[in-house]
Amino acid sequence: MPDRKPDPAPTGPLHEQVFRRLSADLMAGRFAAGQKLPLRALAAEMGTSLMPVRDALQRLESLGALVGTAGRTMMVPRLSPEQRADLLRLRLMLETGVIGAAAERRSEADLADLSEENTGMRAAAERGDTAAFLAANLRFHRGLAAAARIHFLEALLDPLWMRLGPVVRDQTPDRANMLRTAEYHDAILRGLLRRDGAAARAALEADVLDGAPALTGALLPGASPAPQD
Amino acid sequence: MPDRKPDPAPTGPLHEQVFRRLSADLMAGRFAAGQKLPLRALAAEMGTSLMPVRDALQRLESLGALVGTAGRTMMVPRLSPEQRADLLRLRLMLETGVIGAAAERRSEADLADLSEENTGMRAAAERGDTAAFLAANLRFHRGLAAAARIHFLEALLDPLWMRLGPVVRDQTPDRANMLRTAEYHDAILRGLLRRDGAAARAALEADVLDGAPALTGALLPGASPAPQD
DNA sequence: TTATCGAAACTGTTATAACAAATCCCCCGG
DNA sequence: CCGGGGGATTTGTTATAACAGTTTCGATAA
Repeated sequence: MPDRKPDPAPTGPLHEQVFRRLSADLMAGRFAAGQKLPLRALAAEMGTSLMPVRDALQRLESLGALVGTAGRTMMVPRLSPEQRADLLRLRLMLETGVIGAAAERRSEADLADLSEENTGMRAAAERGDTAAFLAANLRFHRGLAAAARIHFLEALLDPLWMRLGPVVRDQTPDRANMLRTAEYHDAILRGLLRRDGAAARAALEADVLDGAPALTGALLPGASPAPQD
Repeated sequence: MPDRKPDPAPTGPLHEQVFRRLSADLMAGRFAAGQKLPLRALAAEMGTSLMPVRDALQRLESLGALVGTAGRTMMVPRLSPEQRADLLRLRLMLETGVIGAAAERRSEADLADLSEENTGMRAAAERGDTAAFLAANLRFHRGLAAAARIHFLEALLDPLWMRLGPVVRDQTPDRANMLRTAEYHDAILRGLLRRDGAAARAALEADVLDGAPALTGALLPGASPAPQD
């Protein structure tokens, strides 16, 4: 496997390095809901002073990825079933809303990257590696959004993923689920290849809604949030 | 006019007070695109040290409402026509995506508030007060989103408004535009009243798209971003 | 007059330290 | 054995000061 990203190369101010690291941890589900993140502990762990981690935590709070407790200590939020359902609904809305643009604008490189990502995901699924599966799934969907080439889209979706991470964490999809996800992704890719936005959208919707019950506790009333009443 | 919000009551940490103030200034279009916001100037203006304003500016940056210049000074971003179009597209997508929920869940109080807001907006339009018009328009649309009762929705829309503020600022709608907006809003309200999501959505789309050319420079290809191809 | 070099003023960044508030835990009384 | 009270500890917040980078402006030379 070629080195696509050798290493993000810890560049820029410390608070941004901390921010990137914590963001990635959040999205990857390395933090549990309800977990508290004390300033001094993190600072010590990273070998910096309080200020950079304080900056990073505050930014994450304003993104909604963390919440402040009564004592102002940052905590990764516990989401109610309704909140989890709304989270998924918004993600579905955004992703289905832009996949038409992705179908039009996707480059060959986009297709190749997404395809490779999905074969990796399927491999993880077959080997039962849920952690790798979830990480690959995240990358696939973020790549999908990137292919749409819409400014500010990542800025909307990433915070949703950060909130989703802890939710996905304590949920173990079985092999059948994971393989089904890979199938959906294949269907999405076929749609993108043929520049058939509608087909890709249908597959995407099926993909998101398939995993929804497990995440929300079988909530999510209407399938599509608002295509036409 | 009854005192709905006597005063947000400067509560909480300083950095949050600063954040709220700057956010409001951004959304209201009190800052111009390209304007730089030096730490020490703002700190002196508000009578605090650097740290609280630094925190606030950093949070705004991570929301995308500000961008850091080469010298790390924060600046309100200059948006390209494409960026402005995408901004509007995303706003339209989100607002139309949730207005169905608003039509279902809106309370009587929601209707009353929105209606009052719109009469105020129309009054501002007739008297040619564009600042008041824009402020009322903002409150109307934010109220619309609030009526949908979808968690995290404000967290997605507010950053868009913050980026839109400076764009709207240096654009002076004529009286006809403003009055037309009030008409669209009336149509939206009629839709909400009858719990007719489709009608409300159509009026909302017309509302947003009507103002789009002036904001983007006549961009915005397809009307609805992705209902059905 | 214009271009260039250099210094001074300004920028955000980070660490340290003092502070206030909330929390935790142990001890005492029931 | 259980419930409260109170002090010690831990929490985030903010200011100050030292730092490094950039920008800017003036003087000098072509």
